Amino acid sequence: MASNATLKAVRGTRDLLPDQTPLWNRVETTARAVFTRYGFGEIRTPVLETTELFARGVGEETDIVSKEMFTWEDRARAASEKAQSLTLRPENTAGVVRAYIEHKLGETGALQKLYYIGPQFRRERPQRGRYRQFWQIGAEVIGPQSSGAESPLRDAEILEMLASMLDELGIRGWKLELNSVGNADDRARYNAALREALQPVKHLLCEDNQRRADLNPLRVLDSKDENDQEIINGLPKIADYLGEESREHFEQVKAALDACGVAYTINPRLVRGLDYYTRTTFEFTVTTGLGTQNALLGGGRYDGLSEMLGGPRAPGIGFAIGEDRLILTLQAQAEADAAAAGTTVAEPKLDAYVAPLGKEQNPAALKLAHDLRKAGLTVDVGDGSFKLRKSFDTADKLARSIVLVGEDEVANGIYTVKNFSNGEQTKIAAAELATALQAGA
RNA sequence: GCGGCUAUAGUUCAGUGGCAGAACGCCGCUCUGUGGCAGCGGAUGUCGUGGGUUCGAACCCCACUAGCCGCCCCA
Repeated sequence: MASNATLKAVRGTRDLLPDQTPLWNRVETTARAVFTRYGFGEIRTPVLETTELFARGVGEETDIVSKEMFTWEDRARAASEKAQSLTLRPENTAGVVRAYIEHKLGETGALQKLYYIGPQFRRERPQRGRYRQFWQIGAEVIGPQSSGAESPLRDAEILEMLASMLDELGIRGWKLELNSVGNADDRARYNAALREALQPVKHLLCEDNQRRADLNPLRVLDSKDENDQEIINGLPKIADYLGEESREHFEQVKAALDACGVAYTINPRLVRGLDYYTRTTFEFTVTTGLGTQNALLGGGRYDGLSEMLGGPRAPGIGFAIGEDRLILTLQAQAEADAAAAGTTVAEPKLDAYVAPLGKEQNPAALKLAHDLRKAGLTVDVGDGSFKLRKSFDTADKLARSIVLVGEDEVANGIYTVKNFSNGEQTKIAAAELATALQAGA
């Protein structure tokens, strides 16, 4: 390791600097507030899980599990019978359901409404809106059947909450796409029908789709290959293979959404890549700022997941928002708005900048800054070695007002304050300073 | 994982074989209690990394790394 090469963040990961984090915090604060209003509690699960959890939960054959996970053998244990394979979580639903089972949350009989905010890891080729460490804001509603976890009302509530959350965050022009992929039986019948329908036309499809036709026919449906669209459009629709139960469930989800005035479009080709999805699946997309990675969030029902992980029957529904993508969208919107208004995106300013006029005033300046901060103001303090010009320049960049701390000010406790937005200069006694600055002096 | 484009100052970028540049920003001075304007001056740097070709490479070639675009996939 005797290299002098500059150390860099690893591929697909990035640092979020202070010019970015206020937006992240605003998004997370808003999300938490909305979750709280809808009766969700926060859950924090480990970033590390056993590889088996994802193999069983997400599905061995999915792209995520078969080629995108960061997985390794636990070193200290590798040689013993305790050897285990560990994985950096590629998604959070499996972990939440594992915790649900492990802590026997179902035994309480109550419906569990859980949300999480945290990093996930997938070893994909990085691109705008696609990172190897990325953040998801997600939620799960899960419980025993007697808790009503299976009710279509839960599906509609989740979707209505998401619509409200996106609106509250200021995301404009989002679109909700909805589908039902049926229960396990429906899917089996549909898969068989798809295979049959694909057989005579398979040779006409592109290489990728030919592979899918054999491996996982459902995935042929969301192919973007232009030449194959005509054939794909002619394939059987999942809606025609839904059993009475699934169809009735989906109808009730739609009815509840209609009652809430949440707009959606049915996309019969919306299937999802994780094996655990059943019945309702959905995706929210946007057109601003994301290029081709236009899916802002996705989710669906997973009525069999708990059992796949060795737990009790516990139907559930959940979603994950791509926080990175949400942020990119908000930034793109803000930039577009600023460009339209002929301005730039403004950075927030401090309430005041305290400028000692000489080194002798440094202690008094820091004390004044302390008093103002204690009063709740956002304040920065300079240094007595700065020339007045530099103090003004720095103050103008950082703060709305400058407070001069010179010999006279320290002696008589009356401070000179200049407001940068209106250029007005006033003398304010120490006792009134905080209030005056707060009011915009 | 596949195909393509890109990598030069803090930032945005120009420079296509012959002294490393511009704008903005930064620092200093004009100007030691009133800045923002202006004038003058200054520092910007492993030209992504490593090799090769050449008298000579930021420039041409190869490899690597990273970002971006598309595919794949997904959030």
